[in-house]
Amino acid sequence: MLLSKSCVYGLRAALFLASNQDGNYTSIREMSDRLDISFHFLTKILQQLTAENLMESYKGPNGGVRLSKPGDDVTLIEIVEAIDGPDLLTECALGLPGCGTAKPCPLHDKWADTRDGIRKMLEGTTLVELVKKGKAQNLRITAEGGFEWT
Amino acid sequence: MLLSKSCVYGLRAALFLASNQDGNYTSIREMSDRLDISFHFLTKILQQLTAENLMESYKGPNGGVRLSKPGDDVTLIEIVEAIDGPDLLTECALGLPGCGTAKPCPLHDKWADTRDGIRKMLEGTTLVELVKKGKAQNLRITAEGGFEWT
DNA sequence: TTATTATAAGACAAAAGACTCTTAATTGTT
DNA sequence: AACAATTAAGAGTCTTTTGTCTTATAATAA
Repeated sequence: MLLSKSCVYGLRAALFLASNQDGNYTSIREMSDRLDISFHFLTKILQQLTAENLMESYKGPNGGVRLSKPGDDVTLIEIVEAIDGPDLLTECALGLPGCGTAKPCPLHDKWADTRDGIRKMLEGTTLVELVKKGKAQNLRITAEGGFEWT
Repeated sequence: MLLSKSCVYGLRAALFLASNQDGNYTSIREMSDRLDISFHFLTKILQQLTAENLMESYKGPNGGVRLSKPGDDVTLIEIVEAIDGPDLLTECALGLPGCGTAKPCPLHDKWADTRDGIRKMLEGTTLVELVKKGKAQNLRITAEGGFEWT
């Protein structure tokens, strides 16, 4: 897997929140039900995103989580790096520490280009952009049916 | 990590073999020493590559492993898919089964392009190409010194 | 045939990732 | 004040990956 499972779940949850942007908090229970992700596991992932200030949480009745900025200001790279770590797209393909232009491995140049391609795509894609596309074309963000765009 | 550790070790071992192409077998012990990879772990990885017919092995004195075809006919994608699985570069970014042009997720189009970029790079790069570059510019394929191109 | 040099294969252990459960802490409602 | 709803936090489990160790099996050479 290129992205960890936590990261994939985080992306799906972020899309869910971006589709519901009325300023209210969405309960993790509802998200876990609709997205078919284990409640406790999703909670941990959202705690990570909250710790990175990508989301805000609120306890008690009517509590939950929400994006801490508008969904069209959130790009996928922010979610991915918050969960899989900021080094995911800077690491050497041969696993050599300190591999870079100064001290490269034979694959460095090509790999750096490839990584940049991934990064550019993630940097250039916002949550709202995907939500709009998903709504317009009625695309899924869960394996089976349970989810409908609102 | 985008590529598993096994995969990274497999790539380094394949480069090592491609740099030594005299038709002889190279013992795994020598490779593990020079590349600074655990002998037993490297053995397992090479067994996978042998099972996929990318390498040939020979037991007994003067035994070892060698590439089963010339190193300029071996592209990186062959090593990566043999170890990390043929689906690594076809999987959905949101983890949805069956995601494809027929039943896409909102990220499918962009992700497919990104994945293809990785694939094209791996398909378009041969072992010998990297070996030549490594020799010409004296680039490393291990973390610290122990390795010299022959 | 025996000793030596190798890979093959499988059991085992440790670490990391994925997931579950329980108990706090916080907030709103009655 | 008591209760219910909800996230926070941490311990604990299961699985996969990573890594080690031991025992077979094959080949060569003497």
